[in-house]
Amino acid sequence: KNRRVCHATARLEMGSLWEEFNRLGTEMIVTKAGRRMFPTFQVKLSGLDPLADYVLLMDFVPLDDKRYRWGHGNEDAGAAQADQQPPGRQRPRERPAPGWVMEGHTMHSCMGSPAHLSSPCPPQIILNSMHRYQPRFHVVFVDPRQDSERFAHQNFKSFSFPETQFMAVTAYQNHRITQLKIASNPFAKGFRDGDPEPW
Amino acid sequence: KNRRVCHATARLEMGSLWEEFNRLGTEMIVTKAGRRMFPTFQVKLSGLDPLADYVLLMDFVPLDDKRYRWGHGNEDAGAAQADQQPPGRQRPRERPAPGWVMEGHTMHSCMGSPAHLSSPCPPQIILNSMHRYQPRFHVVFVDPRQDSERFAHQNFKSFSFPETQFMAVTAYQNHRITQLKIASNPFAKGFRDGDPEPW
DNA sequence: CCCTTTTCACCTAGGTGGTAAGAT
DNA sequence: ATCTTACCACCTAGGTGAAAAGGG
Repeated sequence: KNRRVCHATARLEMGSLWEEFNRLGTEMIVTKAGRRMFPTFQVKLSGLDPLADYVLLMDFVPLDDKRYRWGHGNEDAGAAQADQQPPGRQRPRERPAPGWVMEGHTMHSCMGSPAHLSSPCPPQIILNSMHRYQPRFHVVFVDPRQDSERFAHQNFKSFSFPETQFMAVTAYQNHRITQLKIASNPFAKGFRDGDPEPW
Repeated sequence: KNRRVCHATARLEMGSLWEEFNRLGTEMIVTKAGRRMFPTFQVKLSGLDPLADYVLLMDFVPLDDKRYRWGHGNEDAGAAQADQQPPGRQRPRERPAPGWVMEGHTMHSCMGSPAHLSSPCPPQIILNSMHRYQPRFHVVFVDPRQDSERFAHQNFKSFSFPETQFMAVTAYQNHRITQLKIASNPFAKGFRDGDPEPW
C-alpha cells in the first residue's frame, strides 16, 4: 500500500443509531427517482496527507445472490431463497469501483469534518429491491506520477462497516423499522405520536 | 499562457437579467450571517481539456476606494465621496486569489453544465457595505509538474463581466432595484402584487 | 398474494424583502 | 439623518411514511 493511504482511518458516525437499526434488520426504501438513505452514511477521516489529493468513493456490495421474501404475513423473519439473477454480475469488487463521487472538497477542507454521502443520488446508484447490500467506502490517493495506473492497486484503502448493511425495499417490511425511522428521522416528524426518544 | 487554459472561455448566464439590473445600478444585500447574491453568478465553460484538472475560483474586486451616499432623500443618483479606508488593502490582484472554491466537480462533470456559485457563502467573503465591486471568475489549471509553482502565472485565466458589478448594501437604496428583485427572484414571490413579467 | 408505483399531507431547511428598533 | 441589525411572514425546495391504486 502507498504510504499516502496506508495510515488512513475512517470512523463511522452515528454508530449507535446504525446498530439499533441493524439489530432490527435495516431496510432502505428505493424508488425510481432515487431516495436518500437513513441513517446517513457518514465517516470521519484521519491519517491523510494534507498535501496529497484524494478521491472518495462509495459503492454497495451485494451480500448474496438471494432474494428475500417476507413470508406468510409473518413479521418476524424473512426467509432467503435462491435467486435467478445472472450471477457474478454484481459481485463484490476488490478495486474501488467508480460508484459515487463525493461532494467536492479538496482534501484539506474535508479532513476532520464528517464526509456525508447522502444528497441527491438520482439514478447514480441502482439497487435491486428485496436484496441485501453492504455499503463500502474508499479513499483513493490521486497519484501524480505519469505511470500511476501501474500503482492503482496500492493507491486506495477501503472501509466496510457491518452495522450499515441493509435490505433494499420498495415498502417497509418490518414495522419496527418504520417506527424507528419515524422516531429518528427529522423529516418523518409528521408521523410521530408523543415524544419518544429524542435521537 | 499554458495551452490548458488559453482556449478556455466563459459565457455569462442570465445575461439579459444582469443587464436589466445593471441599467438601474445593481445592489446586493450583505448581512453578517451571509447572503446569496441575486441574480446568481453562473457561467458556462468551454475550451477546457477533459483530461486535465482545474480549480475554479471567484473573487470580488473593489471598483474604487470610494464610499457612496444616497443623498438627501433623492432616489436618482448616488454621489461618490472619497473614503478614509486604508487604500491598497483590497486592491485588484492579477493572480487568482483563494477566494471561493467552487462546489466540487472534477472537471469532466462540470464542463457544459453551468457552474453556479451561489450556495451558502457564510463568512467566506467579506464585502464592505456602500462600496462597489466587480465579480471575477478564474479558471486555474492544476499543473501536475513538480515545479508547478514556477508556472503559476501562466496556469490561470480570468473572466470579468462588467454587467455583474454591483454595490454592496445593508438595505436597498433604489426602490426600482427592490421591485426588480421581487419580480425576478422566486424566493421573493411573497411580495409580488399582480403577475408582471415572468422571468 | 406479494411487490411496486403514484400521490399526498406534513414536515425540515433555508432564501426573500418588510418593518421597526438600534447605532453612529 | 443615515446606515445597520434582528426578527418576521411568506415563499421555494425537497425529504418523510401513509394510503391507495396498479401489476404479475
